[in-house]
Amino acid sequence: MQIYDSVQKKKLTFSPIVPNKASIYICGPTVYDDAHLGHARSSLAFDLLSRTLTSHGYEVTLCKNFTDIDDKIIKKVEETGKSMEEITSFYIDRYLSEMTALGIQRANIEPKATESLDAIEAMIQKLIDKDIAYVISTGDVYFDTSKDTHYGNISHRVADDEDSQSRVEHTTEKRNPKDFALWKACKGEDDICFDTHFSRGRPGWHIECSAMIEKHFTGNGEYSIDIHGGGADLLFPHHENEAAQSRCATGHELAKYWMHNGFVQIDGEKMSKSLGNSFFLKDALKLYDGEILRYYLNSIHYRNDFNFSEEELQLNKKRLDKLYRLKKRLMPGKASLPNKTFKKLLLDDMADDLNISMALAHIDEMIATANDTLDNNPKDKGFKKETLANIEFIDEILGFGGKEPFSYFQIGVDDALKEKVETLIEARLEAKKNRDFSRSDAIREELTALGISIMDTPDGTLWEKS
RNA sequence: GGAGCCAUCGCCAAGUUGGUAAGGCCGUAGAUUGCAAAUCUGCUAUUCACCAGUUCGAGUCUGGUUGGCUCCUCCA
Repeated sequence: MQIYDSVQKKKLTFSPIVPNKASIYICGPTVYDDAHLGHARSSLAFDLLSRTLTSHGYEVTLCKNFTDIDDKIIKKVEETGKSMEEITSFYIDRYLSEMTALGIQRANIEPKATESLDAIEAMIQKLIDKDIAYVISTGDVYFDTSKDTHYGNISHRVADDEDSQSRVEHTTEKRNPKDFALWKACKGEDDICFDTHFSRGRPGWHIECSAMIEKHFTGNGEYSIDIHGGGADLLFPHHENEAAQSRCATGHELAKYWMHNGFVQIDGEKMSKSLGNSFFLKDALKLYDGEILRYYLNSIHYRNDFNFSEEELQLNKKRLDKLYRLKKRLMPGKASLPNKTFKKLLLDDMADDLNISMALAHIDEMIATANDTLDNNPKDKGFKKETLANIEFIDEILGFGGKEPFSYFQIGVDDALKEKVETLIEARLEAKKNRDFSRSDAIREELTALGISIMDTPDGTLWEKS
């Protein structure tokens, strides 16, 4: 298994801390608003990683956090008058249900910042005790970046005089311009804050992840976890700071491998809330089935930027349709075992830093070969069972193709339409039987107008929503 | 201004350690079909933004040019 490490900037052979086990930590969302396609892509990328490792026989422990203490959340509390808990639990629930719609498997551990305050406080205290962190007069706690000789190793950022951590929040008490806040003391009476030995306040963003990792993973004395993942925008400062905190607090490195996914772009620009060009998942899921979105968003390599377009999505649906048309031909039936060669191809493709394009190409070839075999020998039961097993394996490792094929082609069709379609098809069959082709063609046109396409097979007429 | 990523057929997109360009869509010819649709088969980049270099050999390495994107502020 080869994965690309974004710190060393090359593919490395995955060699976990504990043989046959993989520990992964993914930076999850800050829950103050709806998730957009960018969040989906990141989740999808690491879902693919987790599934791939599992398929290769690793026992995967996936941890994905929720940042539920944050300035933006507090702002939302002030704006809406709702409680912080109300807001965060609403967005967490929505996030989880949207991710489920995309076929993303739940993480084994889903910690929240509010539930990790003990670990956060302990880590900050440790850093203060070592004089790596310091408390200023306001009660804010800062990390002294000059104490960490490896600071900059993650993002390869060279030291400069500019205050890269905070252009807005200047304080003269910082020892170095690059120092960043571990803890922000509360300022007003109504602030949302928590008591600690050093001050009453709330955690900075970076420390949350470091503390949660230390809380949930033991590591091996050299690293805490195998893989740390997240969006490419988190490389600096978030992951740089996480790495520094953990290194200084624990004496060992945070993660053995770092993986970062590319962005979703709209018209060539990064999709982000601050740019206001977000395509929210809740809206996308109203328009398209989750499985198609999954297929499309995962169709290009996770490290590349992804330019979203509805036309491309439709083209990808066509490609997925082919898999389901083949599946229709295999029904009803029971899966046996997947073809060994095919299974190995997919495993090898994905073992190469998740080369999904190669895997999809191999799937297309499998589909064509299978259709050809079935054209020549429609009754080959053993082959049908094996092919069905191939599709089950695709679903296992890539997370699509698992639906019942007839219902796949009827997504969005209500019972009334379904009944109408079936009546029309029967009438058309009757007309065909009487060789009344002008009538049967007229019925076909009527169906087309309803958005239904039909196909005659030896076993009868099948229909799909086009 | 500093750091980095990317540039492959009309469109999307792969290309292990340099060895002679996957796959999908579209198009096209055919098989099949009452006609379609679906399915299958054939064809569809002597060429990888541009220029120079290293090499027996480069899309793949080096240097430069142009264009696009990202990070340096919250961000998946």
